[in-house]
Order: sequence, then structure tokens, then C-alpha cells
Amino acid sequence: MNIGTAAARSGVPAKTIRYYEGIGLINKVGRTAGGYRDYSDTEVETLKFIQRARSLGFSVKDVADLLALWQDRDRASSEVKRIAEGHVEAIGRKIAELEEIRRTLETLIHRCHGDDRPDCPILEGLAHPCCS
Amino acid sequence: MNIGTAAARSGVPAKTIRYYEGIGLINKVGRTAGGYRDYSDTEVETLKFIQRARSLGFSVKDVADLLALWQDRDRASSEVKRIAEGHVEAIGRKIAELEEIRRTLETLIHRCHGDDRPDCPILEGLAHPCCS
DNA sequence: GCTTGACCTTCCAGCGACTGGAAGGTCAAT
DNA sequence: ATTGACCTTCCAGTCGCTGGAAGGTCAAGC
Repeated sequence: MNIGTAAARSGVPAKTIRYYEGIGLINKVGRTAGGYRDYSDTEVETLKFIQRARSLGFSVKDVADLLALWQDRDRASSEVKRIAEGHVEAIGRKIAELEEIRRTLETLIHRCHGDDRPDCPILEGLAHPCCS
Repeated sequence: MNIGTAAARSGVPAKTIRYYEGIGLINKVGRTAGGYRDYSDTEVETLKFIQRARSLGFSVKDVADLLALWQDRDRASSEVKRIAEGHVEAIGRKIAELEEIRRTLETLIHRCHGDDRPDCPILEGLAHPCCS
């Protein structure tokens, strides 16, 4: 199977597959006589795994660790759980941060009449947050 | 005032101030006889503005627009409001995305006993999301 | 057999927003 | 005169791709 087909089946763009190979996230794959990369269904499954893990926001480093655990029949599930829990915590912190920002911005926006006049509480809030 | 002092007063690291100058976000500033950048209180205020806008998650491009509006006495506040509202919407989308991810991960984590056994619903969920 | 066009290859560069480090100049205090 | 903190420029690296150039391969159609 050519890289384009593997890309279509896995949801990982061809360019990204080559990139993953380059950084060592996936193994080098066999080549055809013409030098084309040749993928099997197994490799497409690996790519799908990567695609899903990335879409859940795991870093490439985390994905590498998860992949290694996935391919290790004797792994302890506690290790996987640890990685996932760490990630959920990071997501929670990010959400809290964004909500805080949203609250601040909404307060400022609410105060801004948003017409043609130059007076603008949003800019004033950015300039002097003491008064916001 | 040296760049280090301006950095301490504004909360923007010296390296970042130079970077902002390099990309044209802030104007080039006067130099002392020895070639050191020399900052005034006005410039520190600008840096503080930038620092706050960045900490509210505005992109450097947005900050450039906001700065221009801030320094334009005749600006319409509607333009500022538009930028801020666009940003709040983007933040809302991001929060929703992260919450969705968190829900998925929490479901997977909840099912994982997380002990020494190799059986792991998290990895299975990544490999075959149909069953999750 | 030849051409066309879709696909593949490698390699280099750029995104955003910094950040680290090297090599060297300046300044104030001792 | 020396020390050490600060400043200067410039280049490289971070993360995770993505775009593009220049060229090779392959299958289909004439």
C-alpha cells in the first residue's frame, strides 16, 4: 500500500507520516522496487492509534510512550493510566486558565458600548488592570 | 532605563522585548552612548499593555492591532470590541474541545483498573474507539 | 512506444512565539 | 585594574507539522 492510501485510511497526512518516520515515532517501512514506501494493515492500525492519541491532545512524546506500552504485551496498565491522568490534569489546568481569561474578557466586553466613540473600557482594562 | 529594568517593570523578559522590536511589534528605542537600549516610562507602559494582552491569550498579531487602536485617539471602540469578541469565541471553542477530550479520557481512565496487569482499556480505546 | 498526470521521493524553509547560548562590548564598584 | 553584572548581536532550537521545489515512478490511454 502506498503512503497516500495509508494516509487516507489512517487519517494521518502523508507528509506527517514521513515526518513521524523521520523523528522515529514509527519504524521505517519497507520499500517497493521503485523506492516507494509500502505499508501493511498493521502499520495503518499503528497510524490510526497515533491519530487518535494526538487528537486527544497527547504530545508526540506521550504518544511514543503509549505506543511502546501498546506494543508491549507485558506492560502494566498503571503506567498507561499515569500518563493519561497526567494529561487530564494538564487539560484541567488549561481549561481553568481559559475560563479565567474568558471571564475577564467578558467583563471588559460587557462594559464596552462598541460604537464609533473612541472611549473603550477594553483598552483601558488592558492598560490599567487595577480598575477592571 | 536599561532593558533589564524595563523587563522587570513590565513583566516582559528582556529577550522577548528584543524579539518584539525585531518583529516590529514595538518601535525601535533610543540608545545610550554605549549602544544600550534606553527605555522611558511610556515604553514600559506599552510593554505592560502587551504583557496583559498576551496573558489574556491574544496573538501577537491581535496585540499589534490592539496597540495601534490604543494609540489612536480617534479609533472606534467597536473595532476593539470585535477583536475581543472574536477572541472570546475562539477561547470558547477551545474550552469546548478540551472538555470533550477530558470527558473521553475520563471515561477511559475510569475503566482502567491501573494495576500491574497488562489489560488496559485506555490503550484499547485508543486502538479501537468504536468500543469506547 | 510515448505521453500524460497522478503519485511518490528527498530536502529545505517557514509557521508562532519565544528561549537558550555563544562571543564579545559596557559599566559601576572595588 | 579587575571583577562581575549587565548589555549587544546572531544563530539555533523548541513543537508539530506544512508548503514547496526538483526530480523519479507508475498505470492508463492513444
